[in-house]
Amino acid sequence: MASALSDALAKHNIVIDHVTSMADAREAADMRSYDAILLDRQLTDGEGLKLIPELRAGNIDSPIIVLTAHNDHEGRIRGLDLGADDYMGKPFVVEELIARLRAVLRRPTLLSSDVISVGRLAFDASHMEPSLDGKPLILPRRELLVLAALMKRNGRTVTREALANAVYSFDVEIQSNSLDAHVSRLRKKLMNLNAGVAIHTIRGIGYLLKVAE
Amino acid sequence: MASALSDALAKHNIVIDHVTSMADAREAADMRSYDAILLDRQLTDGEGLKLIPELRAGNIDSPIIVLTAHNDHEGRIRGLDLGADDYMGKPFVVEELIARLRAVLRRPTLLSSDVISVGRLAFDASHMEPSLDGKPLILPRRELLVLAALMKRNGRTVTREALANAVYSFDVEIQSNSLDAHVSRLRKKLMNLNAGVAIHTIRGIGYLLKVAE
DNA sequence: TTCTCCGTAATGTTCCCGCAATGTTGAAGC
DNA sequence: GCTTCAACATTGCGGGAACATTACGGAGAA
Repeated sequence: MASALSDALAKHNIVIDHVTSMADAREAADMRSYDAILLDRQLTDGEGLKLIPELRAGNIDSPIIVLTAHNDHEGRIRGLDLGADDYMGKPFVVEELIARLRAVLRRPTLLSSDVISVGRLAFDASHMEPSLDGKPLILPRRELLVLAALMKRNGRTVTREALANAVYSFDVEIQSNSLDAHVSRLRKKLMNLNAGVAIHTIRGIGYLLKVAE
Repeated sequence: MASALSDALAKHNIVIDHVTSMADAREAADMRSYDAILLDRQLTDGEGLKLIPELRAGNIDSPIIVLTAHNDHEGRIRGLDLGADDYMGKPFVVEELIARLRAVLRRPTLLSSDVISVGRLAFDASHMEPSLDGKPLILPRRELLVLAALMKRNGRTVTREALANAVYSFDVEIQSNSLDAHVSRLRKKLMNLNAGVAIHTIRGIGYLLKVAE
């Protein structure tokens, strides 16, 4: 079975390491990093499913597809809950296995998130969430918006007008120096927190966020 | 079929938005962010598979599980290659669907293990089961969903809107502060249980779960 | 029935934010 | 240098919006 499968996969330019025992599987998984693992339930030295938690515990998070003759629901559920990514009962069509392999490999390894870092400060733009040394930083809304605008243009100056647009929606009309007030309060907090960044003033133009010297 | 499925999933504390046409599906997927998408091939206005490339092109990368009566291999392969993550032929056992859902959801939530821990609280994300000091914690459905959303983003803020999406399907219309009420009740319980965690509110933004200092 | 849960609404509380008063800085001109 | 003025900084305050809390009644499940 395995050699027939190897041939079929080889035709699709997939490179395989084939082992027959749990011991060998463990060792191989430890030594190398695989794009995916095909796991048969019947191994020479035991039940293949038992391998899954072991591998996961060992920080091996390659996708695992379980191949089995026992195509019963309980087994499938058990396998999936143990940490398998997919399950195929024999007999199966090789083309489908390949399709499932592709599906499993396609999954994004990491969630892309746009995080901006300045000094010890970080800012997750998609969640509007600042953090200092990894710990979340809780800020009032307006100050948060100020910080967001400054960090998005890290190191470059932000026009006073641009800042106002970022902080206030178009309809609200501001007729005081409340923007300055927010900048001031934010500045004070960054000082007290010793955040390692400072808000500089460009007279007549706007503001600018820089790592403290 | 769909309503039976909804009921079954609801029993597992999974919140569902159910639509019947491709147009509605497109809109829903655009408007909200889903943990997973169950896609039937027979929709009122066309072939469900066609939706997959559209969604993927629209930067929607929620895992997609295709449900279908045509349990033929060609269809499965096509679906998987179009960008689906899994494929189930009808008739199917609901438990297996849930297991596959769990398998598919396991990836993005956390890399190493399925249980999230904050303070003395733990949460098994794939089974929606919270526990305190190892002992299971029984919570009403809505409070459970609130806690789940907060713990999945452990330490980071959860938008008010995101929280509402996690707790309510979009067909239920909420016109009161019931969400606040649930947060309040959950907070009280966590207090009384001395769980070592606290729900902070970020005015104008949302909430955040943190270990009590 | 009885019990739990949930949405609603009334009521209480917090704290953000715009405002304004006052202080500080810095560039320009002599 | 000194003066002057405008731009900016800082801080307290009051109103009000956002949030918290709790009781109540209906609905559904045991």
